[in-house]
Amino acid sequence: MASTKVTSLQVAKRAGVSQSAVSRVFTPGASVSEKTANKVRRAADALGYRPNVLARAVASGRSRIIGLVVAYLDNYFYPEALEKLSTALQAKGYHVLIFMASLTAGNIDDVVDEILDYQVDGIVFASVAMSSSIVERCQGAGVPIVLFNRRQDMSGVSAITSDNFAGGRKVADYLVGLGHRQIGYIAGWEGASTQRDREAGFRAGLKAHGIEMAKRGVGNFDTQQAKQAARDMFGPSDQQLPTALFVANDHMAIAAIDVLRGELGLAIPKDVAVVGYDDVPPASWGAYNLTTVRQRANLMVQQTVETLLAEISEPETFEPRQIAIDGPLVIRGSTEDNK
Amino acid sequence: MASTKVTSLQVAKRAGVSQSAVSRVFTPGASVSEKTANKVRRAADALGYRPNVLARAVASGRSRIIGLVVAYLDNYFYPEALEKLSTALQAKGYHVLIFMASLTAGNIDDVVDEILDYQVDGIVFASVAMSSSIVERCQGAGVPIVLFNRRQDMSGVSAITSDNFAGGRKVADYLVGLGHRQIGYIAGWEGASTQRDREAGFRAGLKAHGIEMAKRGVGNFDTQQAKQAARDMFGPSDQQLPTALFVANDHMAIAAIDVLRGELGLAIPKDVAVVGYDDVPPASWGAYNLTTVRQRANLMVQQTVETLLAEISEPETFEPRQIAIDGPLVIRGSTEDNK
DNA sequence: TAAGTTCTTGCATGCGCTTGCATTGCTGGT
DNA sequence: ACCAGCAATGCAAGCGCATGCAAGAACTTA
Repeated sequence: MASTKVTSLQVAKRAGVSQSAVSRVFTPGASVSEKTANKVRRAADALGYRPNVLARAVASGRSRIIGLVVAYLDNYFYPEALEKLSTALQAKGYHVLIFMASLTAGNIDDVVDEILDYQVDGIVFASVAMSSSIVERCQGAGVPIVLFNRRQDMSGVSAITSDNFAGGRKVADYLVGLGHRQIGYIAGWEGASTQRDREAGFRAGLKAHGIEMAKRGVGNFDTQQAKQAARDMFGPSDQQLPTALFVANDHMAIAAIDVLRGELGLAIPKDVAVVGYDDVPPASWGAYNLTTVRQRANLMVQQTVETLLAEISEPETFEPRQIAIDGPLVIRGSTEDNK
Repeated sequence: MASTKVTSLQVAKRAGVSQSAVSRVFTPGASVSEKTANKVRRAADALGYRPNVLARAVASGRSRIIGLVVAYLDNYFYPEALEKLSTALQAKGYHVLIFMASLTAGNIDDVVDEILDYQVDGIVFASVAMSSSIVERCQGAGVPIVLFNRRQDMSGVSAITSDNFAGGRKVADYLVGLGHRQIGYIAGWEGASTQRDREAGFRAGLKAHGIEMAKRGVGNFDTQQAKQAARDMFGPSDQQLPTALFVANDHMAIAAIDVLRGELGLAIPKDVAVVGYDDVPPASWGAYNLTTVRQRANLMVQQTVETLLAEISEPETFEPRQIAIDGPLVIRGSTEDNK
């Protein structure tokens, strides 16, 4: 069938119509009669014609490409989100151009330039520290952006997160409710709003019960650092050890559990109760069985897509949205023996 | 600076040169004098000009976009590969447009159409069952393709995999060497060459030692099915239970371990030794500590990129490559107590 | 049936860039 | 001092499609 590059002009000739007629047949909402539409479609099928998306993009100014900037995929919340996001956008006729900010780290600004070069219709920043210069650049280019799983105290930027403050608070309430009084916390990277909000909510929750955080370590969302933090917190000490530990995400919580159980010989939950955040798939694996706060990836993605497309279609009337989606505390065996 | 849409023409005017001169300055290898190049660059910086990649693509016929089709990301080998692939291509000036084939499953053909609409310069199929019609379509469109982690007995298609046959064989040698004689196997999806090759290698290895596979279950690379297969194989039975189990990938092996330990109360490796395939990050987590055959993602990605770019730059002289990369057996605690 | 509407359709232009070709200006060899 | 040879530039024609505009077709209404 299709040899190479069938153009709308060839289809037009075969169908005996003008090139613009062909264009209109493939443009939803354009004015064409059923009759010519059929002629055109027949000719198009015969030739194996499909519109050239890029040519269409330069002519119309809309590319139907969404840029996605993501820093890393080793927190398994992100592959999940990426998969859902891509699928959701595909269903709306958009596609995802992916940009890893990991190795280019630091100069995310360069990445943004590269994205804008592709005339994307919008950008999703996942797990990326934003700067106001980035926001300005995108706004200057008229490209809508939305932050995914990050919040920024910045006017005019939409952000979709889970309700991290509420989540942190739930963890505090729950652990205190179980009777724990000595509770440790392993923090994520301070630059991330997820870390800050989770900790703030957690502290607020403890405070409401008249309790202070017993110990605090920093894991920066990194496996190795989280392990070290766990060692420091639960290693040999003359102080009383915490009886419960809240870790800023599952990724680190799992690493911490490995240290507590594997290196320090502590029993979970008997000696230490552990709670994470995200509810990534491994959290429910039998060997970890981690109590955690669920991030509702489906909802978050749905809101992200909705927000982005709203701003794309009505840039004038659009009001930036800051949405925090509540997620349940999922109780598993890392905090309670379910015998 | 940049208000909206600075074009090469504006830059040309400001620099006092023709528009084509501007184009050439931003085209590596084009003929421009240092003098005008400087003038142009100055003007471009002042205006905040950046070439429109899409316009360039339609004019030149090369988009510098690579399509990536991936079926699922819940086997954690794929996020890792995706991250590396995207980074590697970024370094070469290409970018990745991602297409999830999961939900559109079955009609991958439609996905291919969508990809081709974007005038991609090449396509990577990861974990996707190919059909000859897909191959034909891409070849008809002159778009190079390479299969990642899948092999296809099909002429003219490049494929990068790990040496799954050799890997399967290594597992057999190893387990037999440990003294196991009753060995079970949980298979992946039969449509995947990875499954077939791993099993074939494994069987060949057993045979060389005069042993037959004791039991066989099917997990189809799916967690739930793998669990069921493990239950069926190791549940109450009047037959002798296998003392070792090889599972076609880590994803399923972990699920199997959860069943063996959590549901059936078997000790690993004492009662059953378990081996997986892939060496995904969770395989090395303390609670699983899974012996497995490593897939060398870095090498595989590197070869994939090299192959693809070679075919893009020299379509005439290019010879399809079928590369199988050897990977080591990584021995961990799921097969030997390291006391 | 004639005037007034609404739909269709083709024409022509333009989106922003690349690139073949022809022109110009230079360099160097003799 | 003269001409071959080449690098640098501009010109103009596209790449494949979208779209405003005006002309024509079809349909309404009285």
